[in-house]
Amino acid sequence: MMVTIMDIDSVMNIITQGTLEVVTPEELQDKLEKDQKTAYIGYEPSGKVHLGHAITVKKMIDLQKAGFKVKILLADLHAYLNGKGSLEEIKKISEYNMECFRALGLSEDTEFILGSNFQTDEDYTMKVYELAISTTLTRARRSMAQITRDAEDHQVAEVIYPLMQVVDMLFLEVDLAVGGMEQRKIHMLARDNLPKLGFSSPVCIHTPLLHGTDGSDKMSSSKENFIAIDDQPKVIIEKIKKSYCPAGETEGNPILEIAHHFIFNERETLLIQRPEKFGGNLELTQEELIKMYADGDLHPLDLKNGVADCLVDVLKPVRDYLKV
RNA sequence: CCCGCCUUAGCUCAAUUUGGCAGAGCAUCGGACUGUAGAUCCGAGGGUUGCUGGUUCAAGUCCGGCAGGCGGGACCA
Repeated sequence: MMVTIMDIDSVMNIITQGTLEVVTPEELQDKLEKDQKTAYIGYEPSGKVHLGHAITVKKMIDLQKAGFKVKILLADLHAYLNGKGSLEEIKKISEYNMECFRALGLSEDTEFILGSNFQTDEDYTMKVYELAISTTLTRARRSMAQITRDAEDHQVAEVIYPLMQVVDMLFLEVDLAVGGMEQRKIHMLARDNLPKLGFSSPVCIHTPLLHGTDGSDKMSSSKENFIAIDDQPKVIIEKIKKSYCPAGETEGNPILEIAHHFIFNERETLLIQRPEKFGGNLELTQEELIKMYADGDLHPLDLKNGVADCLVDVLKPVRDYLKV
């Protein structure tokens, strides 16, 4: 008995770690007791899979460790509705995306599902219509505020999108939905409405958004402010060197965020090679690094050099897997 | 379906009145300055003027057609 409780605690810890919120922890705990439990995330196929995506993929890996079956929706129809191109083009890059996600370390039994394979079924469509009746326009639009590509010339597609995402959860029979914080409003819509369709609400887990290398709020494939998981070493170094990185500033600093999410999650320390005249090499824990940087004792360029070298190393398995 | 207005650089818009070499700001790229980036200066690149036909020596500008957007009207057994 004691052992079981301990286990649940450590599993809860793995799942919760690095997230901004779990809605709700109590429900998650209940889910953990199920034998078969499914976690899901959907991605619009994208020309480049970047570090922002990787944060959520790593959370899916955590969930696999915690005993969840993971389903990844390659949301080609959603991308289509969001004006990302022709369905053919989108399907093509979804193949590449699948390889990228695998390269990040998801286990073999990860299930990849192409949205268009089931999202035009009659049953599915009827559920979308049903949901359309009980959802107000303003709420549907509001849920898309951080997802839609262009704020002007709104298409009807924009409000179909969140309805479909809700029905996806029903059809994929998910216990848990994962997404970046921008997905929050759609997830809340799902939690409110799925019971009306006779399905229980999924637990929702939201991860932080990674700042763009330009310092803007969100790393995004449509802006040139991302580092792709399969970027060449010299590209990674170049992009980090060009990144926004104010001295002494630890909030919203993309370089420190990258270190946090992709270096200190799997290593105790970061080696910073520094010319003798600036004080020589350092090997720092995250805590030491942040204190030193905040105090102005670590120059941004040294930070960048250290993080760039290490990130190149961290992403090597991804490049090897993808043979790039 | 009808009427009106709009469409110019990646973005926001000038230039239309009176036809005469298509411009600015922002963004991008490069240089300077900082032991990073940013900020700030300096410089550069960037265009099928929605598409198409016509008038003219000459069309972003005038006329016709088409497409897209916005607003209104009409229809509503």
